Amino acid sequence: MVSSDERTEPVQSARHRSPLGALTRAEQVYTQLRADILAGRLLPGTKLRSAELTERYDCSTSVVREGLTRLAEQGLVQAEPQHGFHVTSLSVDDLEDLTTARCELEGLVLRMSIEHGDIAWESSVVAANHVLERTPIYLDGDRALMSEEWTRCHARFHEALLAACPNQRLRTMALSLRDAAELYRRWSGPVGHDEARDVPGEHRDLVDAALRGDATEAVRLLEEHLRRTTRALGARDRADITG
Amino acid sequence: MVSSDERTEPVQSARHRSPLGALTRAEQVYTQLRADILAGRLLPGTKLRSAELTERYDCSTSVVREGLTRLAEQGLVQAEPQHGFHVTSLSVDDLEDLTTARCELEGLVLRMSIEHGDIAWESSVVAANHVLERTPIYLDGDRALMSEEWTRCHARFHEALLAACPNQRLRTMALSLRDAAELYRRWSGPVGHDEARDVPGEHRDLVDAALRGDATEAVRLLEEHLRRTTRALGARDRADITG
DNA sequence: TGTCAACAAAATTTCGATATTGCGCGGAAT
DNA sequence: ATTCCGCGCAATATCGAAATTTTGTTGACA
Repeated sequence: MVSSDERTEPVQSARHRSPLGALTRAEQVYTQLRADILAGRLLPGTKLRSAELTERYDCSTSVVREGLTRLAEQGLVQAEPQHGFHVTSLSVDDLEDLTTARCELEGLVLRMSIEHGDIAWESSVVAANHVLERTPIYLDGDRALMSEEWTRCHARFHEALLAACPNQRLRTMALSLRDAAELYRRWSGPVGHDEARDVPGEHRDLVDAALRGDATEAVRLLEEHLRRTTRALGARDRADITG
Repeated sequence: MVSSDERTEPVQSARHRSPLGALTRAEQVYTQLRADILAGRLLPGTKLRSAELTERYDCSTSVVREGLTRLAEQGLVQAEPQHGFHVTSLSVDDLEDLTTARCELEGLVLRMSIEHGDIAWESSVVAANHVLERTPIYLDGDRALMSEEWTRCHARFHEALLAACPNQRLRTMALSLRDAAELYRRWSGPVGHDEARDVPGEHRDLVDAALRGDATEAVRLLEEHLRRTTRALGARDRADITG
């Protein structure tokens, strides 16, 4: 049997000096919770009972509640006073709203990024794309499951594209929309797969336009890229996808 | 999705809540805290000690912490692990970032609003502007202090302009940027007043363009409107305005 | 059969206390 | 005089339980 003090063990001994050494328990749990939702380990629509989460993350209700509160503010979970929390559920309507918002905002940020990007930015974009191209999309041959690794690289690639936008706030908002979309992408991948699609090719064209400095074309390509993923899922006619 | 809809009014009554008007203590305190910051009763840069706030709002540390956590997620306060919270401080650089972001995003939302607005929307815009014009800007004659009433009406007017944008997320984000800017406007008003400015006139032109359906012109006017307020404050060369 | 009230069980919200951590002061060693 | 170490105070983070509120069930009554 393990001692009750193993709580501190998973991370590292809480030596002093805060910035790098000891993360607050609240932050650990928040991060884990967020990751679990984004990775699909907590399904959309799931009720998030504090008692269960308390057990799952081995901490008290307070820190669980803090994490949930933060995620609720971001929109990843929904909070109803006196009724607790649940993972935000997916709907086709919301997906369309989200896609439009991303096309507009992410397009804008991409444009600014291209206009302000320097050589270092260009090289980081090329690098990110290179890594992405060399990472297999599916875990096994028969495209049953997208690999975590590819998901991460894909996110990093798009973040690299936006990184040169000088406006902190716009960039942050665009990224938060990407996170919201991540939930949908996770469920759209295995479900409505578009056979005719050449994702790496889309990325390559995007990179080309960006490096060429052709912001307008790059934005057009990005929008197309985003809308394709939406269509793959939106084809289904159920209003509620999960939960 | 994003839960900052309390913006509409201090108390949103859910239709079916058992104990009449029983808002959660956490929400009351959150709302109050938010209002106190936005109204300038808690100055930018102020340290927010949980012990003091516990006394101020007559509740336990938990609910104070929850409110602070939510506000931190919004960016109105900043949270440093192990070091507590403080009201986000103002800086010229940030103001410029914020203004740019608003011009782009709020401009976009306004354009969508104009393109989708129906008669009911038009009338609500006219109505909001009418109320605004009839509300005195300054509390007393010598423009020492902006009236709370005018501030509220001003916010309502701009919200009315954006209300017809069909995209929930973009609208919400635009409004959250307005809130962030509210902090600056509160301090810029008395400080750097632009004598040559005709604010009601600017609003009227904006309404005219909007009702005419001339989105491009309306967006141009809005940007000018936003940038003027920024200039009034940005003229000062101090990097840190408060705190 | 359907409605309603009371009661019991479960979940959420709130509290107050304890455990940790950060910070400054003072003293000792170099 | 300066640096370093340790003690103690103040503030934060975390806990666990009590207080409220919702939810589900049973049984009486029309």
